[in-house]
Amino acid sequence: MLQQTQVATVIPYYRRFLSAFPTVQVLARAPLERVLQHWSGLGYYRRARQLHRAAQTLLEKFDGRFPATLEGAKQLPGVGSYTAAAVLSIAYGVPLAALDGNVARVIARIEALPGSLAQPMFRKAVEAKLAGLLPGLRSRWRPGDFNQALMELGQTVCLSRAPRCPVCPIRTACRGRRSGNPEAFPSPRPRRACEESHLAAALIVRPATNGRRSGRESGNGARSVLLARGLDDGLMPDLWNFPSAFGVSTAEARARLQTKLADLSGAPASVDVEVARVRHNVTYRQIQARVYRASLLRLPSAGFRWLDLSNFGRAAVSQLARKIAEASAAVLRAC
DNA sequence: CAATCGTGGAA
DNA sequence: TTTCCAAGATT
Repeated sequence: MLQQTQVATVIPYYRRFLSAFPTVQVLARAPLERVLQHWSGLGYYRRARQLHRAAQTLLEKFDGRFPATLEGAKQLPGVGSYTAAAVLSIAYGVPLAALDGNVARVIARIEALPGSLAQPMFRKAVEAKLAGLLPGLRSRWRPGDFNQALMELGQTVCLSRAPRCPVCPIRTACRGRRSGNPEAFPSPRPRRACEESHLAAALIVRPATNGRRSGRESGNGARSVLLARGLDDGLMPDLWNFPSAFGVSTAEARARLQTKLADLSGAPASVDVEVARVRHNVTYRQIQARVYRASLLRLPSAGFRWLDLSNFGRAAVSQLARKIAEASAAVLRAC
């Protein structure tokens, strides 16, 4: 959970997750769907699938116990060099240095190393400097505490934009500070330019299943909407979303949505009036989603589900789906 | 290797 | 508001 996600954000998810899956066995045997429910909203959903598979791998190959070696740990899906070093050092006291964004910044400043973590050369240089600290790591400090101390120094003192050098315990040894411009280290990571993208989403309300209620919406507020797996273009493939399609224009997105609905149900579909707009960012995409009322001539045979608009809080859906659900609920109440 | 993945905190 | 980045891994 902590990969690329701030500790404060993770904590409530972590508590709920451990409450739902208190042991490796419970997690390994749980349906992926339930794991995703508890991950919903955290982002980087591949991590959830990987953690689930890692739990199964632990049972199958490691007797249910986290391996105590680097080679073993890295066999687990989702466990790379950082996570392996962090877990092994904290849990077992294995003297491995954990290199995350915070540590990279601290080292880059201490040594006044230019570059960014995206550059292999920079990473090598930082790893080399970190390795130089290993003697201290072995002899005097518990490796887990050493790693956490370095990460916390980055999180609380050696801040990326406004380093608090006056209160830094190692300020006298820092070349970045001596340079007078510690914020220059490391260099900002190059980022892909943002793109405005258009998304058309379908609001398909479940038709009444018995004749008595047809023609008059019952007053209990229960409104189920149709969801499909994944968003579009390979995004969030395991999560439920309103059927959606990207396009370079609003019109293209809408046309692609209609095609997608027809493919999904195997029959013609109609995309009707726009009922809401929602904005959402996913990595480099700045998504403007337009929500259209839509209907199907026939229900899909598989790959869909109904979900009541009041139940989006605990379902395996993305934040985008939650935003659309909220906007749609407001519209449907007004109908 | 370079691109990619979700969302939110904080200046 | 905008911008940067967060206890990175994978392909």
